[in-house]
Amino acid sequence: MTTRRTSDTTKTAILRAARERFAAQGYERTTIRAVAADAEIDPSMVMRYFGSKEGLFDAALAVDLRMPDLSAVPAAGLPAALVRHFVDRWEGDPADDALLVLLRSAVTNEQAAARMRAVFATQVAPALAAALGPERAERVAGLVSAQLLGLALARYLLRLPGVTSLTPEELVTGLAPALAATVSAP
Amino acid sequence: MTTRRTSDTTKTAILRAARERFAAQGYERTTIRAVAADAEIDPSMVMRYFGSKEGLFDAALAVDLRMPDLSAVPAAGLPAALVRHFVDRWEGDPADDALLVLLRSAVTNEQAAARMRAVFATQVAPALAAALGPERAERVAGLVSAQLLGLALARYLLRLPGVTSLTPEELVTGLAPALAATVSAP
DNA sequence: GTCTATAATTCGATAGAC
DNA sequence: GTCTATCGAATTATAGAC
Repeated sequence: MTTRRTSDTTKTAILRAARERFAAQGYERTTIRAVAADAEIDPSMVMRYFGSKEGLFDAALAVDLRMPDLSAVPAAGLPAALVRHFVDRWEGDPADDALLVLLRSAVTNEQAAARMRAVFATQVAPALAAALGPERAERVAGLVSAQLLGLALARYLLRLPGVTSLTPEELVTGLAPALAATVSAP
Repeated sequence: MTTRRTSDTTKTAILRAARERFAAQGYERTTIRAVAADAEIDPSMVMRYFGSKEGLFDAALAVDLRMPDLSAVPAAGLPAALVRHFVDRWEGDPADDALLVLLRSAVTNEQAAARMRAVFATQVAPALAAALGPERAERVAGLVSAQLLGLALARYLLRLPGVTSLTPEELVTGLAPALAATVSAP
């Protein structure tokens, strides 16, 4: 073991710095030079490990929503549990920029938008199906997702005063009835 | 009157082309050269009329939501009227890219995010206040805005299948109860 | 594994002729 | 009002030394 960093350490450091930059500045304004400077390595190392700026971006888009097992939640508590999970997920670990990277990029970048659709198809939809049954989940998954995305957009990206001024608990009590109305719609 | 275009015609053509480019590609990928080519003028004309790329962008961000007079709508019909208006606004005139420019840019650009907050403060909030009274409007404006933004995000930007598959009428009937639950929350 | 040097583009902005 | 010509800066990506 030398003092020289291992391949894995360097790669992780690059990815961490890249997420931070992509989250704060978006794809275009993020430069490989800046990422390398943050990670305290040479710009050419980024190319070596990720092939191209696009390859680095693709790696930074990997997101795990860590959806809980909603089949254990009583139907009446599902809306509140959903809102609570997403608020926790967004505000839990400030150093985890993956969510921010994905949402921010998905709006201007088709590559990222496709990833976002995949995340909802493979993580959100199955979790809802476990709680609501497949046919009802399929019917409401879109509108439920839209509402959760709207919350994230308004609070964490646009910072609308009427949304940032609420506490996490107020978000849950304010938005759970709306989700409930969507879930139990005819 | 010569065949030479008037100042106003040229300026309008530039702005129209700029909106199209900004909507489709975002701020950084849009080049003054491309906008000028679309408008069939010389790139230097863009600088002449708008000073800089940022000046052009600022002009392209001007948006009128054309909010209807909601004081005439009975309280029970407010949620449906809101959803219907926004869906109409988004799907009404496909050549009007202003909404798309604003929303898409606001996610990665602080200048645009500030404009978005201003639009909600000066157009959405007053319309809600006319229908709900000032104190209730102030309490729910944030979450109502978040839900309407979530719809636009999921359907027109991310194109989540579960949302794009719905007809405008299904959007109204599916989302109005959710808005109603938020408006009448304790 | 890490770095230097540089190639090859591309863009915003300016100066100035007509 | 419109266009030509160009400057200066910044970027991704590559080639190759150590």
